Amino acid sequence: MEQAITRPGLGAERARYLAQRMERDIGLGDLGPGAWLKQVDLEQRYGATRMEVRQALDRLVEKGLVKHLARRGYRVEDFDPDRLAQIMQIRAALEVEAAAMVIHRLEEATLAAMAAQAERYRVALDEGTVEEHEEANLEFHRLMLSPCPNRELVKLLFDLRTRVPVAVTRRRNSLGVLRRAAEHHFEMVRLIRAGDLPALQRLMREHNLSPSPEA
Amino acid sequence: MEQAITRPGLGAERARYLAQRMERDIGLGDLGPGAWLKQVDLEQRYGATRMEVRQALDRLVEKGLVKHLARRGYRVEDFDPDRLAQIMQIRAALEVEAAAMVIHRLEEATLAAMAAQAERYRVALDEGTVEEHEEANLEFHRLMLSPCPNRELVKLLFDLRTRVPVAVTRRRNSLGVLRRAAEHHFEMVRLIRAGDLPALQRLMREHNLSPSPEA
DNA sequence: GGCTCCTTGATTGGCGCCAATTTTCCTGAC
DNA sequence: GTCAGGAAAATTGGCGCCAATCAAGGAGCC
Repeated sequence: MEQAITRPGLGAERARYLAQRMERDIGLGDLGPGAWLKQVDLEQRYGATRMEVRQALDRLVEKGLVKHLARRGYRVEDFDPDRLAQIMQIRAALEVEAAAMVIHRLEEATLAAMAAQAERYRVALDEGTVEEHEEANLEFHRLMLSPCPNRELVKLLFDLRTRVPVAVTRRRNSLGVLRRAAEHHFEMVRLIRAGDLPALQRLMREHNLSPSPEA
Repeated sequence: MEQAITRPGLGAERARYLAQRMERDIGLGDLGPGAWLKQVDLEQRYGATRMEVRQALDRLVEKGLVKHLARRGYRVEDFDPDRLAQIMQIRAALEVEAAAMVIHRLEEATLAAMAAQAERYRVALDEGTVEEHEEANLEFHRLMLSPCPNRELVKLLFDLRTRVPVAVTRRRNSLGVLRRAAEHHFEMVRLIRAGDLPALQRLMREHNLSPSPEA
């Protein structure tokens, strides 16, 4: 089994954390679409109690990652391309909104850190694991949104992110498309430095809506 | 106690439904900010089991309507104006996005129904109860979004709606502001008929961001 | 009178057991 | 060989009980 949960706290908090780990495992393809999530298996795999597993599953159902069939169990939903495209459209709209709020709030130190993550992302495309690659991407966007005063928006954006499994993205996009997404990151930094909001917003939209729903 | 839940189905579904009812009661002010939500009380009030109550509370915590204090209980969050403003900004951005998708998909019959609800809303402002008033508003927007192909976006918009208690809105806004919001509804119908997307989008944004976060 | 400590009562939170239901597998007939 | 029927195992889902903890109230002390 994976590393057991050793976090302190109440069951509810631990269930939240467990749900995050399951999201990640589903996203990375460890738990593929159609897979049955048997409660006993999950207990063992994550070292959690029955109740925590149930709460986590319930949360995943809420997010649409998992489907619940009465007295049959929980099954990983297959990833409907239409639905994923819809989520990407939402993300695009919100990233455009966020862009206007951060473009004049980002400091040079943060921009430099963003550029570093952009580089890490680009390199990881060829050499790194999917996890590292994804983490660089996540960190880039976390940095970019860090000065956004609308924390609800930021929270929602990261929540939406977990609803689009990376495995799917990766499967559907050629390496070339991913490379282009990598270049977008550098372009974002450049446009923020230039203070060109309209161009940045166009780029954010394209970055999300282009064949690559990633990043 | 209120009408007990008589719905069929598993506990999980019933808990979802219970959470909706509690959202509504919180939104309408029946359960004000700071109120302690004792599990036994809720059991009796809604005729639900302990487990259903717990699941529902957990969901409300997730939505930020309720705060959980370890071994103390659940308490209705006070409505931070900043946070509400942030949610309204998200709604505004998404409504603008949705406007582009529905403006050429709305049929005359639906527009007529929208106008009827707009009228009902305006009348209810003076004569109706808060519930009726709110229902007309909800129905207007439901009709407007009905031809939107991005169902995820629609679902999210209605979800965001429940996070802004009507009671707060009503308290913070003068009747004049609400009347202006009512006129917005008629203006929306007019702009959709005219096919004027830019103006519609400006209006949607204003409708959400103006002193009245309502509607 | 006011402060502290302790007992009492109330509430939350979790664990374990068991009923209901589904799936699997075995048996037997055609 | 295949299909139907039925027993057995596995799985979910819910309910009740109880420990842990917290708030309230009262007794005793300063």
